[in-house]
Amino acid sequence: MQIGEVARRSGVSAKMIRHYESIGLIPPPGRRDSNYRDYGHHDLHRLAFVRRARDLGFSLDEIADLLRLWGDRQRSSADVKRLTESHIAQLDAKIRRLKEMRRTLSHLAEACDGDERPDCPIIDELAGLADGHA
Amino acid sequence: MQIGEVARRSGVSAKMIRHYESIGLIPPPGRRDSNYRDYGHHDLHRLAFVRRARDLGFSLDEIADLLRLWGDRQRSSADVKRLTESHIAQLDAKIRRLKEMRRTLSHLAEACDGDERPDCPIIDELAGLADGHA
DNA sequence: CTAGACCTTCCCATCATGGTAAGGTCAAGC
DNA sequence: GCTTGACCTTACCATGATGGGAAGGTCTAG
Repeated sequence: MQIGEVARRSGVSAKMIRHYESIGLIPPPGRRDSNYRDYGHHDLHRLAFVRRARDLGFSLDEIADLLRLWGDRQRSSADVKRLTESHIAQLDAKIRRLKEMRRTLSHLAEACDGDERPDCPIIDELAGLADGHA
Repeated sequence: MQIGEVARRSGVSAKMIRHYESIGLIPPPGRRDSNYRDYGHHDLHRLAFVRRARDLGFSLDEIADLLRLWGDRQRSSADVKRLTESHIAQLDAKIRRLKEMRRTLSHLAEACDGDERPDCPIIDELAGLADGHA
């Protein structure tokens, strides 16, 4: 299989497949006489795995760990679960930060008339003129 | 004021202040004979503004807009509100994506025994062996 | 034999931030 | 006056994940 077909079937762009190879996330495939990369079903499967992990927000470092665990028949599901829960904790932290921003912003936006006059509590807050929306 | 003091007082690192100057987000300050940047209160104020906007998750492009609006006595609060609500919408989209990941992951993690055995629905899902957790 | 669809490597860009190196400036203390 | 140390300067490189594009090689169908 050429890289284009694997890309289409795995959902990982050819660009990224080459990149993943260059950083050692996936092994270099064989080459044809033309020097074109030649992939098999196993490679396709691995790339689809990577794709799904990316979709769940795992970093490439975490995905490297997941790939090792996937191929390790001696793995304990505890290891996988630990990695996953650590990732969930990171997501939670990120969600919390974003929600806090959102909360502040929506309060400010509510207090803003949104008309043609310049007066605006949003600008005031950013300018450090916060009045505690009292 | 030297850059170090402005950095301390605005909460924006000296590194970032120079960077913001280089991309035109803030105007180049005057220079002393020593070629050191020389800031005034207005600069400090502006940088604190930038800092607060960053803390609320605005991108530097959006902050450039906010700075223009801040300095524009002809602004309408509607413009500020529009910008803010667009940013809130971006935050919401991001939060939604993260929550969806979190939801999937926590279901998988719940279904994972987390013991010394290798069997693991998390790995199965990533490997494309999803069984709809039935 | 050519068109065009595919592949190759290489470099650059994004976004916001940090690190480090090599060097200039300045104030305080001896 | 000289040293020390804190500060400043510019310049380059790195992050993380991805994309764009150039310049060129390969293959297949007409």
